[in-house]
Amino acid sequence: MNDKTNTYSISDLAKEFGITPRSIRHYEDEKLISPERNGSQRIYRKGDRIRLQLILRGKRIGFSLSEIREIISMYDEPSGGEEKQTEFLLRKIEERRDALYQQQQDIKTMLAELDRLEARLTQ
Amino acid sequence: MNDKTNTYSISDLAKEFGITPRSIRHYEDEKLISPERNGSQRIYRKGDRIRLQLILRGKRIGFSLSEIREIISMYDEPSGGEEKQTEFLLRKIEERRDALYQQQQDIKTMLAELDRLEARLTQ
DNA sequence: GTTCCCCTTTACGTTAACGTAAAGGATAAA
DNA sequence: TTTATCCTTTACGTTAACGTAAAGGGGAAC
Repeated sequence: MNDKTNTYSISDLAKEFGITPRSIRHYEDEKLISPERNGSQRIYRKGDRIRLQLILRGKRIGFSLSEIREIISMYDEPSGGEEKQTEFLLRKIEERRDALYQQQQDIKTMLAELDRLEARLTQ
Repeated sequence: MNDKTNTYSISDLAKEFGITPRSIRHYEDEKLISPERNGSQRIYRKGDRIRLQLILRGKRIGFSLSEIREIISMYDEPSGGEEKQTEFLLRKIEERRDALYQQQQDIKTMLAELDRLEARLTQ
């Protein structure tokens, strides 16, 4: 990270998050992130970094890139958008929440099973 | 489900879980499940059904089929197996647990963000 | 001035997880 | 006995998420 400008190169972020520059470029191809440019070089700011974090968190949870794009696009909506649009987003949020609740349940179940497995293995 | 024999056909299970027979056959190709046969027909019993549930739960959490196979194989290990093998499994269990804890964190964070998003949208 | 290192784009390759079509066997209903 | 409805296997197709290689630009170090 460049301390003067508070910016990052693509490999700065790649190293920090343990991924490849190729992945980051791929996220850009998929419209998940759009850094500034200095000529042809990509320049990432704090906001881009946070966005990348959000992408990777979504991935860990198991969301696809297009699902993540959907979530990100909700962030980008203006606060008091169109009525229809707002309703649409609220429904999307509900959907996401339901999926996440289901996942929480699944994880709890799986953790309990791991406990039983471990107990069996250690007598 | 056949009430006499307490067995299921492949499409019975497919319908119940909202997937296709093809998927179930694929899980069999990948050694995740291995039903009995009556001639060439697959016959699924309670145990197979539970196994399928486990597979689908793993999928919802975001595990790959080979990760799920790894988990399933832990179930199949005898209780008092070899020393080395047991240690290996215990480490695997720890890994899984860590990943699941991370996911729990990620989900909490994401849920909180959804709350803030919703609040913003509804003023 | 050339070597090095990082960046770029273009483009074809790869893997996972199935989808889909083709061709045929078995059983039950009409 | 034909028609329908399941089942089977084989095999090629598809999509997502990158990997990887090729070819080249730009600046710093020697």
